[in-house]
Amino acid sequence: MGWVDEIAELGGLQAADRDRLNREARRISVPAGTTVFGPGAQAENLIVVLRGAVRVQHVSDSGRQIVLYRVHAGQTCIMTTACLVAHEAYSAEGVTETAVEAVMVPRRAFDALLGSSAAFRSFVFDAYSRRITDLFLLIDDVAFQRMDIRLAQRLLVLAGGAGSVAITHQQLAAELGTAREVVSRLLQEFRRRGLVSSARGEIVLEDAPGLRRLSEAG
Amino acid sequence: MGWVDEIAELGGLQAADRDRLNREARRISVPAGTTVFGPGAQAENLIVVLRGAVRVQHVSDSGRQIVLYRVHAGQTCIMTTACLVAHEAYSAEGVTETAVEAVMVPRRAFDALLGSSAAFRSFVFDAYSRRITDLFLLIDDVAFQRMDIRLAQRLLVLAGGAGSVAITHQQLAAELGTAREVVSRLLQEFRRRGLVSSARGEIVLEDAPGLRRLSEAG
DNA sequence: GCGCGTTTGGTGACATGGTCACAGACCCGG
DNA sequence: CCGGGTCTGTGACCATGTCACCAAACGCGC
Repeated sequence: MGWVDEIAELGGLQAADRDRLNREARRISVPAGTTVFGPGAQAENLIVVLRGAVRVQHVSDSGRQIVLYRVHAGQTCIMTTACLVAHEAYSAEGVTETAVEAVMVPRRAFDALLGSSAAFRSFVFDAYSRRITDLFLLIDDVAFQRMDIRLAQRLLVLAGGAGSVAITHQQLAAELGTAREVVSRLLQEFRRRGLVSSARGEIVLEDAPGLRRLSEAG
Repeated sequence: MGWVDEIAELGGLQAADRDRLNREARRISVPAGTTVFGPGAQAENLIVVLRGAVRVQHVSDSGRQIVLYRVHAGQTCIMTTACLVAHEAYSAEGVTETAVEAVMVPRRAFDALLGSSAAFRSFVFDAYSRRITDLFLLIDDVAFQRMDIRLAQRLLVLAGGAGSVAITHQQLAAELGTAREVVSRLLQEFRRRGLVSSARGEIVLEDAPGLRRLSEAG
């Protein structure tokens, strides 16, 4: 059972805690594109991602979307979990972006671990910390940052070293919480300036340094 | 020492936990308008508010502000605390809106309590939960909601049953993360529609039901 | 009460972003 | 090749943010 060791390594857990996890947690495996939680779904487990990534996004009443953050390997959906358990008023949804392997830790085991393991506490609070930081930065972006700068940043992140991003304008709009038309217009301006070129469903970064300069301008 | 009992009641703590708090926590008392934490300030304490309210806001590079949330009696600044301790990258500041009485729980005692008291854990995670919900709603508002609706909502909240709010346009803009001119224009429209009237530094809600209808329209 | 600097609020012109309606380009199955 | 669905482009218009500037109200010292 390698996954307990994986978690243990990620969280720096002790032997007794590993035993508990081995007994009480379940490993799950889901394909890409699955909605793992959504509005109204009661989350009774702490979920720790071992492989892959989960995109957590919000869908507004009017149908527009915005990506709140992504949960990568070694991180948890703890915020949404706690949020849903305690209040259940808010609707965010999580969608797997790749095939995902994860472990689900039941609420009882979660609580017991919090009591018994300082390392686990640290793991959990670090996770909160990171998410809160993400959300603060997102609020700042949405409230005060120009859309062209946000688009440039997002393209660079999504490319992640590669020279292009396979994504539609609509999906980019959902990433940033704006409208497709806005993305189309901005990309056209980028194209005019030689920063990108594009085909249907794909953006090619022709001038990554230029995009980087733009993304740091604000 | 009544305050330990107050906290204990708020958090449902046991006798042993109360003793620990009595020994290790300190009570503080600050006047209105004090900046209790800010960019760069290292927070080595959990702060629990007993009386009054703290406004937590962010100041962007360009000088614009937005109010993230408020910490009322019985609640904690735990998010900012954890955030600053773990990453210290982000700059939010807390300002007392009224005279505030609070207790500061050192990190060591905080951690020990988390281990020993399920009630304390529940208190802490509820606090996180509430803040996260607040932030999600804020993101939704900022990204998708019309400004006139947000302004109407905020006026109603700030009035809190009273018939008027003592606040300047600039302060309202800082609440909502927008510019003063926008607030002025919207208030003029509200005035034209008979929803409010205003004097220097004061907004009178002439038609609270009308404002409420507007605030629910989005 | 008077003069004066500061704060607060009002206004017009313009840039950016969001909404709506619609058209053309592309893709894929039949 | 045809037809329907998806993706992208475009123009008009409204909402919001930015900038420059002014005027009214206030606080304060005299």
